[in-house]
Amino acid sequence: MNPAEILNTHKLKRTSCREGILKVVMAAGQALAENEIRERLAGNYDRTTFYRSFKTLEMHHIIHKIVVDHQLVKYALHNSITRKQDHAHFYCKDCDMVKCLDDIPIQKYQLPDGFSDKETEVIIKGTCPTCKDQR
Amino acid sequence: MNPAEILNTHKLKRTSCREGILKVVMAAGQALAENEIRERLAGNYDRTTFYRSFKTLEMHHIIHKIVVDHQLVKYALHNSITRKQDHAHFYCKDCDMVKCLDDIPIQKYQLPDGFSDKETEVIIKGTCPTCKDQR
DNA sequence: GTTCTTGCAAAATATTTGCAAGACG
DNA sequence: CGTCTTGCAAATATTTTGCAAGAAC
Repeated sequence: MNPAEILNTHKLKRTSCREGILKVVMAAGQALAENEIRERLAGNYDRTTFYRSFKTLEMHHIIHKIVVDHQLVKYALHNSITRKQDHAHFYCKDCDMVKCLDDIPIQKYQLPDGFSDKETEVIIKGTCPTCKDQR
Repeated sequence: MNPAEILNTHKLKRTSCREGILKVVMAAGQALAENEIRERLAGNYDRTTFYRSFKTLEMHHIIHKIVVDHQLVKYALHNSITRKQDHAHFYCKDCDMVKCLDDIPIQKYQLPDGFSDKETEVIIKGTCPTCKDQR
């Protein structure tokens, strides 16, 4: 599915900003922050527009938000698009890269009585291969 | 160990702000945000001072920072103080409560070649018993 | 007394909101 | 053409920094 098809499927208007975000996110081999997406995009969109687009795409489960820290939020394609299972994320402390570990499924945690769960976020923090080699 | 002893052990000065933060965090049955800690503290400290204290306590592995979302960061005692294992955290979407699930250990994830891990954060999002009952 | 910590003012950052103009279907 | 989206300006909120005064040891 390409960006346009995805938007159509979800009955969202095909705007160049949304298509651009999806194209960039799909091409990247990693999760991207708002500024990283903006840099890679030809069009010069307002940040407000980006944030609203992210919210819309997130609500429709097209992209997924990964919160690493207060000032480090990244976005990647949602499982419903990649057709992968729920997975863990890797965060490199050296280069701030965030990557979906598509092949690492998340264990089903057994909650205490009374708690009901919806989603589980797993972020493994460490050093990525690229940064490790540079030591 | 009480707050004063903890600070002494780490060769940190015993200031009333640090002791106060530790007392509040130790008494709470859940993780607390900066504003929640400030509300529960008698002394009227500057927010700057709080943030600097958090950073210091975190660097010394006395407290642990749990980032739920861009504008929702909470703090709880670190494992080195509670003497518990690494554990998952629960976040209630209804009341914004964050709780350490001390008895739920974190699975050891097998990373792809080249990745080295240091810490793993697990946040399970759902509804807590209290909020569930109120439906 | 030296060093580390605090408070105040001000800045940096990310994100959100209101509203009129503009684009999509 | 009606509805949803964008851009601009301005507001929120959290967190950070510089620096002089104050507290800890």
